Amino acid sequence: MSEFRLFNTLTRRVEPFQPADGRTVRLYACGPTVYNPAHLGNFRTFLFEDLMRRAMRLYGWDVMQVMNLTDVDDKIIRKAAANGQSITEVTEPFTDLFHQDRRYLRIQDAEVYPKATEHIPEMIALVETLVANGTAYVGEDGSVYFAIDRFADYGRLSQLDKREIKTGARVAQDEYTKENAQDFALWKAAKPEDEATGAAWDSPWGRGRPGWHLECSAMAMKYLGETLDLHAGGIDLIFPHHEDEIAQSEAATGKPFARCWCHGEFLLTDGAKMAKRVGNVATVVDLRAQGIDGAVYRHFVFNAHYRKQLNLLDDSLAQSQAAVRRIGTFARRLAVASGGTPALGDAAQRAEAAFRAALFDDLNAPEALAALFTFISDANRELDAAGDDVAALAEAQRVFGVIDGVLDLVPADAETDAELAAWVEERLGARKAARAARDFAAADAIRAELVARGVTIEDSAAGTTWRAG
RNA sequence: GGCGCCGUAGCCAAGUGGUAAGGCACUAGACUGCAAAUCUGGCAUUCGUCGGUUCGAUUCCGACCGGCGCCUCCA
Repeated sequence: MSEFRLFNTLTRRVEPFQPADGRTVRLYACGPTVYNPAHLGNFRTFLFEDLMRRAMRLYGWDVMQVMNLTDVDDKIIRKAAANGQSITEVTEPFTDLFHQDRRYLRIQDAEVYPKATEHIPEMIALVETLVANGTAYVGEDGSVYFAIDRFADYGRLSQLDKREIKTGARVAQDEYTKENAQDFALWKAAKPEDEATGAAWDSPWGRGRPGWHLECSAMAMKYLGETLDLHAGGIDLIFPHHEDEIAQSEAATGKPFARCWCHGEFLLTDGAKMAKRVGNVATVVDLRAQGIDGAVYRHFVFNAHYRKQLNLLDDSLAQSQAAVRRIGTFARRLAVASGGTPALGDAAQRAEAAFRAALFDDLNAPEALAALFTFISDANRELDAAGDDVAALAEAQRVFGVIDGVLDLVPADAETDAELAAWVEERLGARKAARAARDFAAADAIRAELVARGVTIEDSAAGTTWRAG
C-alpha cells in the first residue's frame, strides 16, 4: 500500500505520516468557541478534519480524535456580562447547536469533546510547572505569563524569525502587566465581570481564568499524551495560537508537542474571508433553511484541496447540488441492480486504487472525487449493458461503499410532507390513466403541474418515480 | 512594511519538465409518445503577462500585473 502523506506546517513540505505506535493516530483538532453559531468557514476546517480522520481509518489506523470546546474566553464573558448571564448560559445552547450542525454535515463524532471549564485543575497544574521551571512568571496583578525569550524554539512553526512586526501593529495593548510585549497570558487575573459571569476560579495566584492557548495544551496532553501524532486546525491558528501551544507544552515537558501540524485554508465569500466582522457569514442553519443537503456542502468543500482558499460564490452550491444528485442517482441504481459485467468489476478496482492513491497523497479530495465520477461513468455504461455477473456487481457495490464511506456524498431522500406526496400520487395516477389512453396532451399537462411545484418525474419500465427538486 | 498563498476552459477545480483529471453549464446524437435518468460524441494547440534556463515549460528561475490571507479577535 502506498504511504500516507501529509503536508506538515513545521517543515512546509509534504512528508510521510504515520502514528508513533503504528496503530492509533492521536489527533487533536481545535474546535469552536461556543458563543455564537459556527459559520461555514469554520465548518470547512472541521470537514477537512473529518476527511482526514475517515481517510486514516480507511488506511487501516484507528483514530483517537480530541476536539476541544472553548467555553470560557473574552468574547463569551463579554456576551454573558452584556446579557446578565453566566458563561454557561451562553455556551450551552451554542454547544448543542454545534453538534446539530456538524451532524447535518455528517461530520463524524470525535472520541472526546473536552470543555475548557471542566479542565481547570489540569491547566493550573501546567502553569505551575512552567512557573516552577522559570519559563513563566507571575505579574503584579496575579496574572501569569509565558516568557517567550526563555523558550529558544519560539516562532519555529510560524517562521517568526523571517518576519518583521508591522509598524504600529497591535502590540502591547494588553491591559495586563507583562515583562515583554509579546509574552502571552497563561492565566488571567479575575476581573469583576469574570466573577459576575462565573468565569473565575481559585488558583495559586489568586482568582482568575485560563488564557486562550492553555486549554489546548492541557487537554491535548491529558487525553493524547505529551506528544501528539497530529495537530490540526485553521491556517489562522498557526500564529499565535499554535505557536504558543508549542511553547507552553514543550517548555513543560521537554518533549515535542506534536509530530505533525496540518492547517486548512480559508473559505472566502465573494472573494473575502468569511468572518463575522466582514459580515459575510453563512451558517448551517442557512443551509437547512434553503433545503440544501449536508452532502452538497461536503461536495463543495471536497471539490477543492484543503490547502487552497475556496471561494463560496452564488452558484457554487447549485453546482455541487447537481453533482451530488448524480451520485445519489447512481447509488440507488447500483443498489437495486441485479448483475453487472466483468468490465464493471475492473472499473471498480481501478476506481478504488485511484481513490486511495489520491486520498493518501495529502488528502487530495478533488482527485478522489474525480476517481468517483470516472467510476460512475464507467459503471453506468456497464450497468446499461445489463450483464449477469453477480460477483462484479458485488465488487462495484463494495467499492462504492468504500468511497462513500469517506466522502459521504449521497444526498438523503428529501423528506417530503405527506400532503405533497398524496397530491403527487393522485396526479401520477391520473397521468398513468391518460397515458394508457394515449392522451399525451393530458399526460403532459399533468407533468407541467408537477414541475410547477418542483416535482421531477421519471418513467421507466418499472413504473414512474418522482422526486422533489 | 514583513511573511505566505493563488491566477488552468462560461463557472468550480486537479495535475505534470514532454505537450492539460473530474464536476457544473452548454451542445449534437441514442433511448423515450414527449420528458427525466442514462449512454455516445463535442466543448482550453492551451494553463495571468513578459523574459530566462532547457532538446522541450503550463510545470523550474526572474520581473511585472491581478486577487487573497497572516503579522496576537480569528477555522
